[in-house]
Amino acid sequence: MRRDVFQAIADPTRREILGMIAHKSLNINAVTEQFDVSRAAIYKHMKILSECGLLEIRQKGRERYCEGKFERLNEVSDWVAQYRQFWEARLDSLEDYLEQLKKEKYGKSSE
Amino acid sequence: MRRDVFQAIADPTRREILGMIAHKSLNINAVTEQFDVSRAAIYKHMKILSECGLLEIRQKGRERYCEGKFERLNEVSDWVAQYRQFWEARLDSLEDYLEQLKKEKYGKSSE
DNA sequence: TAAATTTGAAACCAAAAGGTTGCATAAATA
DNA sequence: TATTTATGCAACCTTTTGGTTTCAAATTTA
Repeated sequence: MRRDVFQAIADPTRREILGMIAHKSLNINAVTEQFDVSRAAIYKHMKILSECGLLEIRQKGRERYCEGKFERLNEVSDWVAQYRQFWEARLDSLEDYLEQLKKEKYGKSSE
Repeated sequence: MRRDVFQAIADPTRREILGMIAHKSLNINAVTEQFDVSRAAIYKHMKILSECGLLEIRQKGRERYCEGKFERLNEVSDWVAQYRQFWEARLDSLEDYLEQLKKEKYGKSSE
């Protein structure tokens, strides 16, 4: 079966899951609570994500805490980047965005 | 049927098609020649891409030339960007990359 | 220890995805 | 005009996807 990052993030439920665990590790039941589908369905989604390296699992007793591993998204990022020049005329605005990112990362001064 | 950019770029054949038409418009037969599958299969892929706004078609006599429209990739770009801070520690290298992009765009001086 | 909780995974199902062949139509050409 | 070329699309098929129910195993907890 095909198992790559592009396919992994194609599913909206899986993108939501990644959003949920970005800031906080959650076990499978905790993730399941946020959706209308069964635990087994969520389990399968998370298995796909973990097989793609987009999440990692830490066993803790009978629970398994899942945390996002977003490094692999650089494959997507790189792929998109090669086309950026075709649509993003204003590279300066990207620079602005980058500045903003750095501010966020290295301490927000005024908020 | 679900029809969004994430799903559109999930298929490797469609990503290849986008790569082919990025620099040069091609008609459907010309695209088909590059693959092992039938014209009908390629036609379906291109239909999906056009329904997602990732390519546009210019009729020219009996031929239809397809050109890439990459603006819609910013949806993917934005989605990935929100996680960049989780994996990209070296924002400076992104700045370098940006510089390189600008050089490419505004004229390469020495090559 | 007995019961409850958390999970993994098998078996199964319906729908979607990706492919095919075949045919119709419109445009270009011999 | 008859033929070739380029395409749209229907009908059909197989595999994959995303979901379900069910059961077993391991860990807590009463």
